[in-house]
Amino acid sequence: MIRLYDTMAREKRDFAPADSKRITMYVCGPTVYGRAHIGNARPAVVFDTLARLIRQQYGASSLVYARNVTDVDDKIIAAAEAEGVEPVVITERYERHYLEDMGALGVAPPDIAPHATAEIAPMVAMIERLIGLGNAYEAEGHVLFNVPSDPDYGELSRRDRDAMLAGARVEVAPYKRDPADFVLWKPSSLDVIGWDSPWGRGRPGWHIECSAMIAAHLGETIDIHGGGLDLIFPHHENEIAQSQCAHGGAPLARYWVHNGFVDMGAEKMSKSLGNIVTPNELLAAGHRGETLRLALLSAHYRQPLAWTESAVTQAKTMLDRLYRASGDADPGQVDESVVDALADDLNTPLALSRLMALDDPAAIKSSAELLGLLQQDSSSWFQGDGGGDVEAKIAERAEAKARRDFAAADRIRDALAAEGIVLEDGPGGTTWRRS
RNA sequence: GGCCCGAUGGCGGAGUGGUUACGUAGAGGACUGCAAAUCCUCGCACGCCGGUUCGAUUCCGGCUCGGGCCUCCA
Repeated sequence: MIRLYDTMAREKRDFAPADSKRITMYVCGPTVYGRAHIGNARPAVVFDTLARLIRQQYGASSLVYARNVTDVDDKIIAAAEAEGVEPVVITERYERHYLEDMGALGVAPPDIAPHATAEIAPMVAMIERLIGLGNAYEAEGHVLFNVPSDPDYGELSRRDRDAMLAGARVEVAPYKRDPADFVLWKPSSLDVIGWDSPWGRGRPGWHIECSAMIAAHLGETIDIHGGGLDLIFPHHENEIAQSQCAHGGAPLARYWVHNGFVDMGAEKMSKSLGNIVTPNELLAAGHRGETLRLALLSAHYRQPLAWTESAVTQAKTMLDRLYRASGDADPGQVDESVVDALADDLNTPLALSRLMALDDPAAIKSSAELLGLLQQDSSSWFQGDGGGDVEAKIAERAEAKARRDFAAADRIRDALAAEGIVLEDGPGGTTWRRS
C-alpha cells in the first residue's frame, strides 16, 4: 500500500487509484525556452521515481504517465525574437536538451508527452464550453475565466478571493470583470504565433493547456497530479477551476503531490534570481547523471534540498560503495524494506539508508533500480570507456613491486592518480577505477 | 499584510512520547610494502520559552530565526 501526502487534504492518505489497471498521473513539464536547471530536474526525478514505485506495485503496464511540454508561451516568444528565429527553433532545441538532460538523470520518458501547440482544438473547445456555462467571458480579444463563478475556487491553495486581492502586486487589466479573473485565451498580433479562434487570432493561456490535455489524454479525473510547490497557486488552482467547471464538478485529481524546491544557499534556485546550476553544466564538469539523481533523492521530496558541492560529492561516494557492493550481480528480489520506505510517501532518504544496509548484491541491484540508480555495469561506472594503457602501467608497476622497488611502483601509481585513475591492490591483483 | 512550510551532530538527512537511524566528514584499530578499498570501534544533535506527561527531540501554545506562495516559476 502506497501512502502519499495529498496537498488538497494536507495529510498523508492511502493511495487508492480508481482503476488499478490504468492509473493516471500527470505532471507539469517544462516550458521549453531555456536549459533546465537542477531545480527543474527535481520534479522530473521525483515523479519518475514515483512512477517506478507504482509500476513495481501495480504492474509495468498499470500506469499512464503524462508530462506535458509547454511550447507556446510569452517567454518562448521573447527568446525567439531575441535570436531572430521562429519559436519552433527555440522549442525544439530546448525540448531536445531537456530530454537529454533528464535522460542523463535516469528519468524515463513519460508515456505521453502532449505538446500545447498540437492541442489547440481541445483547448478552444474547453474554453467554448466554459463560456457556454457562464464560467468565462470574452473581453477585448481575451477570454477570461470568471473566478467568482466558481464557489469552490481556492480550495487547493487555501486562499479566498479577498485574501488574494489584498496581496495582489499586479495591476488589474481594465477588461476584467473581477480582479481575480485569469486568462484562457489571449490575442496575438500578426507577427506573433497564434491560431484562429472564435475570438480572433490568439494563443492559449498557460493554465488551460494542462486542463485540456489532461482531459484529452487521461480523462476528467486523474489519480495523481504532480508538480512543484510553486505551481499550487495560481496554476493548479486555476486548472482545478477550469476542469471542474467544465466537467460538471468532477474533481480534477484524487491526489495532489507537490515537490519542494532546490535551494542555492538559503534561497530557491530560480532562473529569475539567476542562482541556477544546470545538469548540463554539472555533467560537463565530469559528474555523472546518477550522482546528480542520487543527490536529488537524498532529501525527502517535500523538503527543501540545498544544492552544494558536498552534497554531490557525498552522492558520488555513496554510489561508489553501492556499485562496489553490487558488483556485476544480476537484479534479484527487490528488498521489502526499501519498498516500504518508498511506499511511505516516497521516503527516498530512508530508502537509500536501507539500500546501503543491504548485503545481497542482487537485492542491492534490483532495489536500486527502483530508485533509478545502479543502471550500468559496475565496470563501466568505475572505468568508463577505454583505459587500455592502464593495464600496461599496472603490469609495469607489478614488476617494480616484485623486485621491491616501491619508489618506482608509487611513481606509476601517482602518475595515474594525477590522471584521475586510482589503483587498488587486492588479494587477486591490482584493479583500477576512475576517481 | 494574508496563507503555508521548516528549524535534528562539522555537513547531509530519516525517525520516534522513554533505550536517539543512516550517510558523509573526523579519530582509533585490523588489513596493506605504503596506500586505496573493505571490516571493526569511537566520539558529535534534536532553535528558545512555557504547558500536558512519571517522562518531550517527538504532542500543544507562544517566541525567534529561515524559507515559500500571493507576478513568471519545478
